Amino acid sequence: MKEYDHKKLEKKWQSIWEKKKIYQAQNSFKKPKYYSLIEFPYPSGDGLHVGHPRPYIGMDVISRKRRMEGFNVLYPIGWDAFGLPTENYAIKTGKDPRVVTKENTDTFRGQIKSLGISFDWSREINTTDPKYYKWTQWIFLQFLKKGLAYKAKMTINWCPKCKIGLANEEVVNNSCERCGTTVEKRKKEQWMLAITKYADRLDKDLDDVDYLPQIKLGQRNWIGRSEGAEIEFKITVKQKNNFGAFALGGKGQGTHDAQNHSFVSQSVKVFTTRPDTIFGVTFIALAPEIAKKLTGKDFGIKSDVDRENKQKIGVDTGLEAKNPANGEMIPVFAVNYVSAEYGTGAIMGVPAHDERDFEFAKKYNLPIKEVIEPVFVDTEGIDAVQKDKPMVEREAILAIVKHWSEDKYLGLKWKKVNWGTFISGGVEKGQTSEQAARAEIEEETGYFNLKLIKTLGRYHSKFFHTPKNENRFGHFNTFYFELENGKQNEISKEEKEKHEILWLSPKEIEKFLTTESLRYRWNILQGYKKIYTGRGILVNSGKFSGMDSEKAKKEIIKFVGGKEKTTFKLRDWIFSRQRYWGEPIPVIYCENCRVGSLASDKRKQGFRLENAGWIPVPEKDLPVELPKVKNYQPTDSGESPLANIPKWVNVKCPQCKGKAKRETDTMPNWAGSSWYYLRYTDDKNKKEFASQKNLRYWLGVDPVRERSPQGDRSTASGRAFSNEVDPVRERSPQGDRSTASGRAFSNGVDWYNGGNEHTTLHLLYSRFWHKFLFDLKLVPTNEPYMKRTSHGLILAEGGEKMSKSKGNVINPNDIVKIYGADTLRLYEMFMGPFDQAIAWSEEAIIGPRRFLEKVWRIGMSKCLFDKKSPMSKRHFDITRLLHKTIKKVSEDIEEMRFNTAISALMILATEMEKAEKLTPESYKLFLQILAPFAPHIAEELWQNLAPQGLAFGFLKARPSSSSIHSSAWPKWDENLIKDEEIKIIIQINGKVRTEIVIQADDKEEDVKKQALANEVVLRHTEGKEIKKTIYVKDRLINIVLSN
RNA sequence: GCCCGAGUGGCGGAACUGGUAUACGCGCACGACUUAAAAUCGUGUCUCGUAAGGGAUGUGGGUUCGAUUCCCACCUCGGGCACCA
Repeated sequence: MKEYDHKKLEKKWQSIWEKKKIYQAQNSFKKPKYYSLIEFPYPSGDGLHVGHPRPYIGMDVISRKRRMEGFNVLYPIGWDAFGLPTENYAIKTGKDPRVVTKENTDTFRGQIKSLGISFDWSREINTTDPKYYKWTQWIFLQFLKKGLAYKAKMTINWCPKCKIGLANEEVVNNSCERCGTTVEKRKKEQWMLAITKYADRLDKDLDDVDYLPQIKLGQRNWIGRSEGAEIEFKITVKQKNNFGAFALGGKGQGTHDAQNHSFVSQSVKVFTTRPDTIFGVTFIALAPEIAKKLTGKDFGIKSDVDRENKQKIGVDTGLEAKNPANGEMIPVFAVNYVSAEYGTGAIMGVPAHDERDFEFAKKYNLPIKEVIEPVFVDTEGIDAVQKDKPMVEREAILAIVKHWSEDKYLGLKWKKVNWGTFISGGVEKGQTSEQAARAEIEEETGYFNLKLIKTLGRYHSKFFHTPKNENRFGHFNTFYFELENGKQNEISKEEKEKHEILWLSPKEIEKFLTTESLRYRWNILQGYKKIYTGRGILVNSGKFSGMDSEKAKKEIIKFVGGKEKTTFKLRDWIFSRQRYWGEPIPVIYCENCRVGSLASDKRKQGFRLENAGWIPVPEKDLPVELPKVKNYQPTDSGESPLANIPKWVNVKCPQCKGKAKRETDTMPNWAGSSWYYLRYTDDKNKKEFASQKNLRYWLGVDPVRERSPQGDRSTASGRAFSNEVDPVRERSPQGDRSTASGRAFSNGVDWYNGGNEHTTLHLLYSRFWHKFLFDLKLVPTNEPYMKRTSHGLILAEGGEKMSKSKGNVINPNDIVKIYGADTLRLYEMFMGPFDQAIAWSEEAIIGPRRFLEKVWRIGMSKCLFDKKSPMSKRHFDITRLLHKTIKKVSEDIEEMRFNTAISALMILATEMEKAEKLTPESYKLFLQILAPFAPHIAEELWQNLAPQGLAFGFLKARPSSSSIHSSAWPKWDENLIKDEEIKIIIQINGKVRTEIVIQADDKEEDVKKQALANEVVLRHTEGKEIKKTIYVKDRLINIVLSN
């Protein structure tokens, strides 16, 4: 028997595949397309470790399956090669980053190629290639033209030791990642991209894409949409204050420049999401910067809160604000817990209904005014409000009654309904609530020597009253009584039938209570300090009292003359880096030609950048190439090292031909990766970043519906064997998407898999660019990616992250050498759920290897079955199992459940080996579903089948040209999957006792009869009454006995 | 503090929308083949019990004929955010 020589075989097929170009996406556009994408790697100096290929293999399995399903698949790869590690390496060694990048990509390419991933290497791109970044710069110019790129003074992180501006990701624990020095904040002119202009769409359009829920959530949290209102509060200087009189900013004193105009009107705007609580405002809190603008005074507070010390502090500004809702005058504080960057930098303090305001008010003894009474709505269980039943409002009471000598409380356990409550009831006409409570207690429990200790406020509850068969909207006043003694009257029969009276300890109470509203009241009694921040009914709110808080929001905004406003957490994107190894920002500064200006001072003293306006580099001059430099260290002033090259910096102004200087900032690492998937569709294009024709095809706007002509497929005859697959029909119905949302058609890359670390920033940035290009009609879809999934990290054996510095990196090449690429691929897919982090295990890898050896042995020895021999039962079982496996593998791949797919393949292989005879036909189907996981061995064995294949007609005359990877994906036969005999589990009182075998078409009655006649069942049921039996088709029978 | 995810054999992990908990793989033990070893194949492998049967899916409750799965409270680990009004 020929040995399984993975080295020889893998090399052989890799070179044949490459020669035949079977993984190259076809530009003929005749077949339906499939675009699968992985995040292109950053070619670090560490080389590839075994974690990198996990997503590549996962998407490779999917891509290979799609090819076999008849799609024209684009599965590309490239290099995201700009960035800090390479630059830092260059600083350290003086090596040209271009050279370093070349070396690294060569290493990576070699490593990846040895894994047999079906990437289309003919479209390889590199973000550091001027032919590529020409278009990155070009897109930036479009942003500039549309006014979405602008300059602003921004605070950046500055390392005083390295004299360098740091990216956020270089700041670890407020210190420089490299030298550990505490970073400072510095103001610096920065290029910005106005991503906030797209915040609304970036949030809403998530409805239209198929991302994993947690990814959508991550995006939504990052964007941080919040709907509220801006409300203006008039301000005056308090008559008596501790700071002496001062005028408001801009008025009279002339010390404040007129640009701080928004506060000249002597009012302050607050942003709030709870305008409904405005009657509960007891102070105004300002961000320190806003307070300073308003008064001209520095209150010695920073809003940049120290993370260690989260104490809220504030200083009275000496101002007074007028609540527009009720005219009350309230103090104005400068506080550290309000940020000037969010909303308006000013908030209305409502301590009764906001945790932070509450904390602040407690500390500074400010009044707390309750304006919302909680409303609880039961939405689950038997108390759930039933929409079709009437809602009856009742004035009611709730009473908590304590035992006269023990720490126990009265509870009512309802007999007909599953309720555990305190004493509650309605208030009759002419009764006060307290009277009603006393009467109710006596009536229901007989106790009457009550002492009212305190009232616990009022709450409201909507629930379904099962005994009365109606919805209730109860308004409960809550009382706490203690009994003086245990004297008790007789309780009426009716009451006795309704419920049981229990004395419960505090611990028991918590389990006993059945609704949230009751628990809430109990917690109040326990001195629960949390305030109520939920929805409710307004009180102490003038004419709005009694109104639902949600409803009141809009009306109150109107009433106080506020404005509805949606705010986002998302900030504009700081797009400048004072670095060398990035795309130069294509802008020139000229004193004369002011397209965009950043100068406020118009004096001219020679050429000074800060006096100059900027003009975009003309498109014909792109790319602005990175010049070679000697030193990669940023300048002392924190500018990019590019600033040290006068030859490059000094240019002629493209407009006036006068003296001009280049922008020396470069783009962040995110730039090139924001649009790379577009370039793959047309990577050689010199005139456009990609042609409309290619974009339309690959982003699926012009779907091809006809199937390819026969000649296109090398194993066209394979179809005669397995059922026809119609890829177009299998896809999600495209029409639905566009009509459902009413928004622009959402389509794009079919499936994008990447790391969890990129599900917020990278994904958001590239969605932003894409939408921008869509608005310019440069891309045909509104969203770049239709579907997004994530993979988990592979950790080192100890569970730590793999890194060169820790010395725990496992190089896939070593594994490939020992076990082969197929084994590595199989193991990485088998080791655990694809989306979960998992530790590498050198021990376990032998399992997949043994499996492949088994597959090999079967292929070498068993495929000599004579088609004329009668089918044995065993063979029939194999066929059934085979079809079940085809189904499972097909479905599991779609859900990325690769581990269970492989487990099914293993089970099938074991059975196949055990079988005495096996048709080449069965084996062929097995190889086909194995092929996406282990492409080399599958191909080799497939080719080995050629003689049988010819005889059986599933291979064409020239077998060497018919790769298994171009064959048609097998389809399972539903009829062959159905079992004739089914095992039924018999449970007695929910415990498994035995099992019986029934015929697939047996009726429920027959099955029950069989079950009851069973020996084991008889033993258990003897002398007992059968209460009921539960039959779950094809699964089990549960016989319930009475005791 | 908040949000998200996860806790199942010696280990990695299975279990579809509530229906035989521990598939598959690793490891381990025994057996076959072998002069022997490796490889391979076979059998066994949650736990207590001779058995009948009982007990186990982080802990404690609940709902249900039936719960790894649903609900409530809590504990541990991993990831993200950090006063977002």
